[in-house]
Amino acid sequence: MKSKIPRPTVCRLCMVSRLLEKLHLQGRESISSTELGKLSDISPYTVRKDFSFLGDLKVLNRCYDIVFLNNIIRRRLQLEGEKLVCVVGLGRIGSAILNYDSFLSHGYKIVLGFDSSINRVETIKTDISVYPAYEIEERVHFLSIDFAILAVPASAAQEVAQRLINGGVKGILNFSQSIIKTEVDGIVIQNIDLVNELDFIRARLN
Amino acid sequence: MKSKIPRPTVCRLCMVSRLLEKLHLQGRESISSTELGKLSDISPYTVRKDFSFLGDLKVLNRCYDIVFLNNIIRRRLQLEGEKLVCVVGLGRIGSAILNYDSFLSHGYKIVLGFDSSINRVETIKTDISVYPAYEIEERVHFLSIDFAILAVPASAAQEVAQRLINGGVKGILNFSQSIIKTEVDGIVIQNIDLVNELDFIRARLN
DNA sequence: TAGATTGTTAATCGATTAACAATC
DNA sequence: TAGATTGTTAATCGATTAACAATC
Repeated sequence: MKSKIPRPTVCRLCMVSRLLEKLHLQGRESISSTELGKLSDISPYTVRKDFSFLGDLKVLNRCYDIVFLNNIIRRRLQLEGEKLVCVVGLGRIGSAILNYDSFLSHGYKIVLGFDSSINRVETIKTDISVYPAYEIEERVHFLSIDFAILAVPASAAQEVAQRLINGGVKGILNFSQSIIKTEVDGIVIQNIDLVNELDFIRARLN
Repeated sequence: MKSKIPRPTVCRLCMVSRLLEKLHLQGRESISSTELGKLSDISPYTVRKDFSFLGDLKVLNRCYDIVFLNNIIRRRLQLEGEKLVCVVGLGRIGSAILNYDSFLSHGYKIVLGFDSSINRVETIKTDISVYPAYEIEERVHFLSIDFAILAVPASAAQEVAQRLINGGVKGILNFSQSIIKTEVDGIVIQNIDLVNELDFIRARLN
């Protein structure tokens, strides 16, 4: 049985994986822990310590083999294969995300959109199938949707999240201005609050 | 001289401040560290420890006075007063953010938008002033813009960031798919990569 | 007063950094 | 070989948790 990876390490490995992908596209074949650290603002010690959770790593030119390393990271974090995603709340932010191109090439296929306004559902211009919000549970369940991205008003967030979870969603990326929570185990929720992000930047300037 | 607040504490205090605001709007007047902890997924020990950086706190009904506490947090983190913000990259995500309503009532006034496409600048429908990207340095400097939100293609991100910093911007919230960095002290950059956020949710499910 | 909560100090826990032998 | 880098163990550092006296 492989040891559990600490959360900060999981976070960094995700970032590093994204970075390795870009380096690969640039034609790079290998990289050292020191250079990887510089590019991602992680100390080389931490880079190597994080990699120690991955088992044996192939070495190329005395450095890490970029393709091999990225494959190992993605296998270990179970980031392989395509996941299905829906977007709830098709206001400005929601519809921008609904049409966000980069998800598809990175393992996330957006297949459904929902909005509480029938009028919005009928008039929105998009290639994705959109439905009224009262159909969330049924449709999410029917298509076995894995993740949801939430961009609804704060007042609706918690209730919508519950219905998504009822429908079988396992992870929620929440852009609504209200922290959502769940008692249920095995559900991961990530809250992103734009005002809060600016506040945090501002506070760190001190 | 007040002691420096650790970064995790700054992050939590920002979140707590947002929460206190909502509780205030709901008419609540006081709250205990235990309840606050439950609402924000922070242990009551940590809540109280965090508050110990704030100096003496007024107590109401044996609990924290919500309005007073929030004021103290915002004063201590220097979150008072309005800051000026620009948005660079007016694609779907960028223009959604350009018109995001909630910033204004929370101390952030979006006053400028930029895009590298003159055509986009001329055709976009918005009440905010928008200009071609080559005017960034001049206009950001002229209006003393404090923060920028970046939603440009990955390939342009680093260069645009540099020009924003040259123009005098102190903080950047970066939604482009490329980590941006700066050697300059006194600049805070927060990178948010949507694919990375979904990857992180997915990896935590294991 | 009795019960509850704060504010702070001490103990624990976990993550990062440093060091270095092994490897290429 | 000599130089550089990995992989891992030990040392350090910092954050969270626990405990409890002081306060209301």
